[in-house]
Amino acid sequence: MPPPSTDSSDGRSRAEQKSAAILAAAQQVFFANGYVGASMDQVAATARVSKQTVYKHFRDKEALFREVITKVVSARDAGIPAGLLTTGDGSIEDRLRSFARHFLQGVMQRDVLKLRRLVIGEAGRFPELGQSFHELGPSRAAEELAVALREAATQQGLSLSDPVLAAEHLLSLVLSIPLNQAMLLGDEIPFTEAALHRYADEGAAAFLRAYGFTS
Amino acid sequence: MPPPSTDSSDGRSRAEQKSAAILAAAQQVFFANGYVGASMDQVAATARVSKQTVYKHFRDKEALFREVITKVVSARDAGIPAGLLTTGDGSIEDRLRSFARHFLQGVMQRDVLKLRRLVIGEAGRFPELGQSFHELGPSRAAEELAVALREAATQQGLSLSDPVLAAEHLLSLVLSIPLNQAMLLGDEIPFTEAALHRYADEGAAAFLRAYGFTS
DNA sequence: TGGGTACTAGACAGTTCAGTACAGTATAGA
DNA sequence: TCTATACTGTACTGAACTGTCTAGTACCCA
Repeated sequence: MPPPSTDSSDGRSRAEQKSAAILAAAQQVFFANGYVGASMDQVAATARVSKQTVYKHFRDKEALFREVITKVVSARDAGIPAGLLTTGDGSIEDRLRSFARHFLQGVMQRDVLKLRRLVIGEAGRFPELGQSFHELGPSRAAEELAVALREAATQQGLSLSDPVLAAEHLLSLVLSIPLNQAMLLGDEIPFTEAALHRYADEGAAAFLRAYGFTS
Repeated sequence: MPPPSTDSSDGRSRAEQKSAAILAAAQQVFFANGYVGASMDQVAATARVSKQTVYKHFRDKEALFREVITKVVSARDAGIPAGLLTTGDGSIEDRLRSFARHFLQGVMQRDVLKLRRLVIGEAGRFPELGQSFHELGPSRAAEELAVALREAATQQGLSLSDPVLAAEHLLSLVLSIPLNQAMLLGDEIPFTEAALHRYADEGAAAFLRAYGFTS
């Protein structure tokens, strides 16, 4: 019988603690050096664990990389509520602007940017990771946002012929300028909070004009 | 005296021919395998040249990579004429739509996508390459387009408070949906020409509505 | 206290690769 | 024809890295 040892001091078995430590270390090392640039010795050292233990928990480097990425990708929760634009205080402009600011800030997190760059760079070697990223990130966000947009349109007596496209247009207007810059210009984020707010506000405003929303 | 040997059969010296062959081979190999995945032996073999010759022409792998990328980046010519939207046949809608289609098709070229992914993936190791790419690509396109937009706005009796931002919004609306998908989902371009045209047309139309252009 | 398991530390084999060395061949100009 | 130079082909060095192996230690449960 293996010792599941349901808890030691913090409610996780020793194996779970090691596993988590390795994953955290691997995330750090992969994010900093890329897939090929990272070494398993480095991961083990960072996790303060022997190399043998790393291989006990993860079959090989590829498996470890896949687990790191899918874990981080799944942990990100877009979570756009359907009633986002139709409930709460303020005009629809206000609500949309506040959503845009919040969402942009989420996407421009340093770690999220690193993840995105890593996934893009390894899209050749690990195509299925790019696909998960897209499905759980941009694609899902657009779909959830589309629901909220249709609701808001109905409330205003408008109808959107293609709510998903509208949602993608909104996300494009808000995100794509700073995001593309960040992809190409490395991590030393040259964005002040004020600059990000401006992108969010201007993007949201342009969207409202394009899709005929007025309060 | 080194033999410059101004021409042999095609007007280029032997050295120039070798150099060009190596650069072309390196581009192919780097694009296919990434920076770390590419080997100098592979480059030499592809160029049908001895490894020694590669090192005669380029100090090391980094230098070769830099030359390949800057060469390809500089060769791309956005070239957006200032009178783009104000001269020629058709309404401004037509001209903008046709520009959008043309530009999108240019950016979605297989090689351009590969270059972009490569530069993004190596942005950590070669930050100055990302910077060049951005300056000569997106940034320059937005600035040139801004001039054309301001002219078109004036012609219509409008005024744009921030023409560069308007240009970036236009480019975002047209490009960012398929471009982001392509970045994440690998090269097996899942885009028909019709699909690209639709993104271009819908993006251009949304832009016209947002910025109050009407013919 | 005893037995089984996870873990540590380090050595190790096997491979890959950047960059160099070298001996010999082709080429172009005088 | 002679000479300087570029080029070829191959072997080599040194370093890094993945994944395995081994011998011994720490931990957990009965």
